Amino acid sequence: MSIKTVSNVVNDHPHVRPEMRERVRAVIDRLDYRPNGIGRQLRQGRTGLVALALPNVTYPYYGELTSALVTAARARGLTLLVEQTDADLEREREVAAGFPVRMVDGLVFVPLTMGVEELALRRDRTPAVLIGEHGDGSGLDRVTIDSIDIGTTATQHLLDAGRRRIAFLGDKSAHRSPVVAQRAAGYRTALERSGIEVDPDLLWPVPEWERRHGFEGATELLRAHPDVDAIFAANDLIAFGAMRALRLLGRRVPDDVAVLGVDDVEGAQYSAPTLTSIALDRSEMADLALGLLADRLAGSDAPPRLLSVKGELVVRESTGG
Amino acid sequence: MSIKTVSNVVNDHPHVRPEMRERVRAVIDRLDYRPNGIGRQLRQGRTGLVALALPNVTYPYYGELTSALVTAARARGLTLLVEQTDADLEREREVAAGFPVRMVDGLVFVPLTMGVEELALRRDRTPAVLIGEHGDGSGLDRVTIDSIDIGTTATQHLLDAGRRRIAFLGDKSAHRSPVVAQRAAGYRTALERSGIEVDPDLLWPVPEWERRHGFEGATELLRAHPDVDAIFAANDLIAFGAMRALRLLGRRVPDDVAVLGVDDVEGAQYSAPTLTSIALDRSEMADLALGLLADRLAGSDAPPRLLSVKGELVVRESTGG
DNA sequence: AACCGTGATTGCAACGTTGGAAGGCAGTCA
DNA sequence: TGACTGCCTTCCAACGTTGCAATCACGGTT
Repeated sequence: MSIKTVSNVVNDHPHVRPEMRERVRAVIDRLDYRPNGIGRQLRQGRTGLVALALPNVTYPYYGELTSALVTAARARGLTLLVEQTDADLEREREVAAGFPVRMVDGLVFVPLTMGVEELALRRDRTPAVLIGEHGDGSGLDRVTIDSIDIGTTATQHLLDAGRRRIAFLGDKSAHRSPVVAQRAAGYRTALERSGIEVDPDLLWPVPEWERRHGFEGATELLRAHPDVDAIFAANDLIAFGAMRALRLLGRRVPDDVAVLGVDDVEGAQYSAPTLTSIALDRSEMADLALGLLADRLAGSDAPPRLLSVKGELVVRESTGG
Repeated sequence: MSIKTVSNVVNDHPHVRPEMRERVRAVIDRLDYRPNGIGRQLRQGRTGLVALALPNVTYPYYGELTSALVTAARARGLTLLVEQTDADLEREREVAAGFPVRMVDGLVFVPLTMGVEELALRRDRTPAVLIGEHGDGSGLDRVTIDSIDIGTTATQHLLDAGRRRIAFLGDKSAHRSPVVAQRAAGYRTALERSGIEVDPDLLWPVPEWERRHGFEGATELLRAHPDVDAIFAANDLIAFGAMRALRLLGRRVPDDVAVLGVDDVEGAQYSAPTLTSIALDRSEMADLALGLLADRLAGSDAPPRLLSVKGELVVRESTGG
């Protein structure tokens, strides 16, 4: 029998006599033949691979996002390939330039340090979707988070709980990151709306959004401003670090200082005290991102689209809930 | 100029006149030409892709392992492709059979429910490495963890802290998992060595090794056995869940009940109280696994190798450290 | 001037697959 | 019996690359 007939059987081509079909199947089974993906993909011009490039899978938020993307990709017959940038500019540039492999159909990208202007200059033509807070001008499809809204919601919740000296822990002076800018902007808005003057000293910077820096940041913050009665942490990891710091400083949470995070990471339900946070629907984000990508893979050349996901406040013990 | 000359330039072939090299480069740049990975890989018979199949990236332990593998793979010029099985037997079988894509050079596999006998029957010929505790007989290279040792170390530490009613939280009756068997065996050994009778009631089962089940398991455990003065949790997630349960039950950790986990997940340093755990070096494991795989990719047909990683006790607050 | 050697360039084939067209075969109809 | 039809199978080419062999240009040698 010919090679092509085997191909026809494998691909369920209509015109194959059942008898022949059986015969081929038998031989395939006997020889343990596996159709070679590379050959197939070379012929078809697509691989079914999608690259995901994000800072680091160990951060719970990114881990959960990765997991959601793997699942969403699977549902669409795609497979995810993971690359970590560690938020390093050079690595992000490599990704934008086409790294890791020249064989993916699309890219889901979570850049942290690279600016939109630079992204716009990307010459690689594989379709890409950005996830996160990035300004206009990249020319790419995006799934974004309404971080201003997150900032106001968070701050308002703390105000409603009667707090007045609310610090924002997680300012990043180093990167001119839009995420930070937005969350901080929301924080400002909420305070001003309540007629409370924004104390710039309470916008406290941390080098990275990790537990360790939340810990150190909170320690310094409370040394400098012992009257702080609430911490709005830029993400849950910072909040966890801050809560540990408060414990060591002998401040009770939420009695003395309320703490609130963002992301609603799995662990937020099990910390002591449990952490009030703003939940972001990772599955939804993953689904939206792959939807945008799928449209591009199908050949869409519509102008770049922007989909936004809202955060939802989940009240727990750390703010007195 | 010919296609082949372009190929020569791209691949830094020695005999190309500098002038020609420049000319080609210029054109490449102007046309934004990117060598097509699929064609190249078809020619060379390898893709540089390695599949990683594990239960779920959201579990901190697996997330950290994934991260380490991504990094280790990168260091070897390989790219990792991630697939989640959710510890589902059917999904694990698909992976063993060659899913997700027929185009990876190797597989790093963390099966939870599939038995070694079945793995031995795997017909797919792509080299595979197992990570985790699995018995002999799979015929595959393995990176394993000395879980018996972990069990004794953990239990001994609790004994040294003066505890006598030590429960093992994380027994899995459902799966006849070797991990559990080994950690439980170590637990038994340590108790017997100290002349303490093993109370089978204190081997407490949980359906999955997640925070939630640690919480529920500990709640039930302490209702049934209020005299328990220490919990050896099968992993950190269970321990976190257990600590929350203890808090709600009004038991102080470590004063009333000591808690100890396994994995030394990042969050163990920030829980309240911080969690004593047994650290497993993820980077080392990743490196060993990819080393084994690399040997196979290089053509080695040596008999299956077994590399073992030891756990290291890290004492923190939850056991009175 | 014919020859040689070296380095630079090109041509050919093959990797494994599949779309499309062509070929073969049996059964049907005139 | 010959033409036609419809189903099944086979053949050819192409996807983009690179190893190998062949070709070509050119300066140096005899």
